[in-house]
Amino acid sequence: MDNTAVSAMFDEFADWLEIDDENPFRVRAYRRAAQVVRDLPEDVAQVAAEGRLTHLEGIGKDLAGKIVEFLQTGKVAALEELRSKYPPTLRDLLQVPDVGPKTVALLYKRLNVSSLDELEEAAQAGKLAALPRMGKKTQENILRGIQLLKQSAGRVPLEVAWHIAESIVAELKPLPSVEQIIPAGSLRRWRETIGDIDILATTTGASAEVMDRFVHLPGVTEVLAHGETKSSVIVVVDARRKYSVQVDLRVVPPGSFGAALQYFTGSKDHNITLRARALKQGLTINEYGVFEEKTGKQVAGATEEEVYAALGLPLIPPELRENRGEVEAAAEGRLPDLIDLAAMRGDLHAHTTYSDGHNTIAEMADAARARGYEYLAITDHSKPLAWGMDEKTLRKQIKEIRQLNEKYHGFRILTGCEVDILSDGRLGMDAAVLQQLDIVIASVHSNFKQSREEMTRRIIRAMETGLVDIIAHPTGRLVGQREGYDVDVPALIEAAKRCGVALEINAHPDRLDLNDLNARAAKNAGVLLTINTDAHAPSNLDLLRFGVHTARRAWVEKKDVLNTMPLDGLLKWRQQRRGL
DNA sequence: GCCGTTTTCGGCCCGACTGTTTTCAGTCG
Repeated sequence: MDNTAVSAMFDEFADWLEIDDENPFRVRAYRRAAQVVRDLPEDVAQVAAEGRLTHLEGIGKDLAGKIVEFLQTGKVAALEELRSKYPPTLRDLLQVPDVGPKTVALLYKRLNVSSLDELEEAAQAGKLAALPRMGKKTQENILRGIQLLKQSAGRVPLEVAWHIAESIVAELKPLPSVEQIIPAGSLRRWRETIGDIDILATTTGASAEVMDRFVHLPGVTEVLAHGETKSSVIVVVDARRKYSVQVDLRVVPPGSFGAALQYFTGSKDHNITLRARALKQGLTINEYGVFEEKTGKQVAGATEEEVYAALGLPLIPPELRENRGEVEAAAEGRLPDLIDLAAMRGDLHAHTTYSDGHNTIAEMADAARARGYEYLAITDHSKPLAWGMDEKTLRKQIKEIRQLNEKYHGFRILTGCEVDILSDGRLGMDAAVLQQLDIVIASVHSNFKQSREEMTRRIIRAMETGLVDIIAHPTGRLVGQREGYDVDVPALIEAAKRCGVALEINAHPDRLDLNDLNARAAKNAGVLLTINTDAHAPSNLDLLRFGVHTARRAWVEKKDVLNTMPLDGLLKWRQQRRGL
């Protein structure tokens, strides 16, 4: 809990230092500290209490002191001093693509721009183009960036929303009056961003206790409503960015729990289709139950299964409830047997200190074993990325992995590489060394502004080398932050099918790439998928669930996913794929 | 600001790309 807050404090510190034109290496020290604390597998307060802070990588005497100060007082004097130099909203400008700290400082000094709205105004008035080293194109890019931000404004990323919802449920569940409590809404459907969080509960007797507790939870900054059956609050969290989100808690009678859960899970369009179906059968549905239209007699309501069954349907998994054909499929008995987390046998995309990961191969492998995996592919970056490996380093890594594997039973580290796809579609690593690997992932990390044709050709060429098993994060998008590069996804899917290449659903909640719709198209085309975390630290392996639920939104079944295969099946697939 | 040591300060992943400029600053990964 404290880890997130401390990490956010350091990130904010780093932002202000950068805007203040501080020594970049000092800034990096703060960023690194933020990262280290964020990925810490134990409570930072515990580490502080035991005087072990300076044992952490990148935490020295000074930063340890700031952590202690923050834990004890909730503030850091040096940060307060920096904050006082600028308007608080100035920092928001950093969220705009192509706007970095130098530009923020320039905008503030020269135009007195200190908020997103003022930036948009200044850009529309053509004032940016007049600044040094700025021009019309930059001005247009900034305007587009602001539009993108506004589209995602008011919505929080899935991971942040789950974090909030789970901590609220954990606080309320132990109360003696609480019977059942579960998040509903788009969160339960695992949409990639969440507007507001709906939590549903049943109580034994009065609901006052749970409602009281709810409106006084830590993080609640505003109480919008405080009633017996419904309360609404605003919760503010500061992760890497600051988010505020509305959380509604509803209490319903046990006999209506299923109907309410169904109703508040949505989607709205799914519910409309369902209600239309009910009417044809002489039934009506609302949040209290399913009723006979003529007599008003309740025929279902306590469980969701009951509600769907009353309409002659099997339970439709929440992830499918987007009115994308799921009601018809359910009626015809052809709902997919969706993949789940338990079906996953390993992770095929992970980084170590050989490139930009934070941990050793052994540490990552141990984390994978602790999660019951059969295998973990180590896929560090290749040159020409600054932190990428060259052939010599990769050979060294292969050797280290082979040595490590000697001591494992029932688990294997797979050798691999996330090889960079160069602008022309060639790969950033020699074929000879790639052919030695268990798994070759290829992906784009540069020159994002190529034309659609160039980018599409670039990635297809990489597939056509025959050296690539998986295309990682195929569209390059970052949820709510960056549109993907312009690429013809259907053409990629066609090429993946032709070349026998698997496409990744990158499970990182910032990526979720392929997204649900693209992944469904890939599945329908018969392309094999793989769900990977792209982990840069052991704790990142737990992000897999976000990928699995995205796959479920894409109607994906176990058989569609490469890393549900046991190790020998996986290796056999790879051999066949490479024509060996 | 941290780290490692050649113990007291110098180095810290750095290259590609864009949009500006006419040689390069800023951003990104």
